[in-house]
Amino acid sequence: MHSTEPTAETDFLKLENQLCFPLYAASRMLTKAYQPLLLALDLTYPQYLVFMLLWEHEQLTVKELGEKLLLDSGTLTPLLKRMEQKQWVSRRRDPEDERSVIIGLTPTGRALQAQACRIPEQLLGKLAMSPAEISALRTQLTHLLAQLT
Amino acid sequence: MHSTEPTAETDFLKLENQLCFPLYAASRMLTKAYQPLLLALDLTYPQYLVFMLLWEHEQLTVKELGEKLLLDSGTLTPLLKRMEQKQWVSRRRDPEDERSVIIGLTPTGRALQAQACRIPEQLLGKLAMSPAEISALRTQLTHLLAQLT
DNA sequence: TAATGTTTAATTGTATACAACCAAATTTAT
DNA sequence: ATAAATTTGGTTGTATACAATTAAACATTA
Repeated sequence: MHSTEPTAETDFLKLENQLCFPLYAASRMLTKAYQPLLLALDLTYPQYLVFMLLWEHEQLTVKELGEKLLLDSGTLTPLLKRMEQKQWVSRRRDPEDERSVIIGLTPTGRALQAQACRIPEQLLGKLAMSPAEISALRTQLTHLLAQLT
Repeated sequence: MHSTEPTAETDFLKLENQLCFPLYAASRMLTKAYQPLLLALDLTYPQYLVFMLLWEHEQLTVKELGEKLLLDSGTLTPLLKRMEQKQWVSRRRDPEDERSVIIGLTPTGRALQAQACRIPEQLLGKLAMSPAEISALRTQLTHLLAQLT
């Protein structure tokens, strides 16, 4: 018997047998792989995620951004204030519902899309994985994410 | 033509077409799924990762922990100091090489393993995924991680 | 062996994450 | 209408992450 499956009780507590660690580490390393590409635009990775949503939707409330990114106001409020300071987005209360804050693109923020459009392909170039492999991994991660939300 | 593959230039900048976002979100949500289990032991998720390594190896230098977890001293030093304050680990210079700091388990830290040994199965119970699916995902993530390191 | 270079942690500063709490605006129930 | 409950962002405090810099210990070499 030379199984690679964990057998003893304590084997379940070994790092190498966890799902969580490669997920945690791969997420951080992939973010780090974006870093040199985003640095050229003075962007952080979570800010880039906000931009991807705003380039598509032009404006969204903080609540909508939070729902799509699974982030709460404790993270988004200071992040969006930094993006406002850089003149990339505007923050204003919704006149229809003063509780909501609408985040909109400024011309500067909109113009950043042209400089960012190469980032996805540049990043994929760093991964020696076929489109099919990447697509399969995305599908499985989306499935896992659905379990967790 | 009703392809689900991204076609237009801008489609590559949509959140839903990224690999990075489900990875980033699933990692955070999985960490959050651990939270109630770890709270009972007063542990954070990165501290739990350190413990998994120390339960297996009894003692490791900061450098070795950093290599295994892909974390640098800027993260580990304050984290390990907090673990030392809770009397879970000891921190001492290696007499053989005063540059290195050896992190060792205290009796309290060692005893924590008994209370943590149920965590992996409790967490897997939260995921409606078969062992084969989880194993496949771990394999793919490990492969991706290897590309990124 | 003295100067130079390398390794290892620690420190500093910035940016997330997120739980817990708070306040204002809105909605619901009476 | 008005008290109570809910929704929405903001704030506070703690804990990562990580780039950049520093300092001490060790290794190498001229």
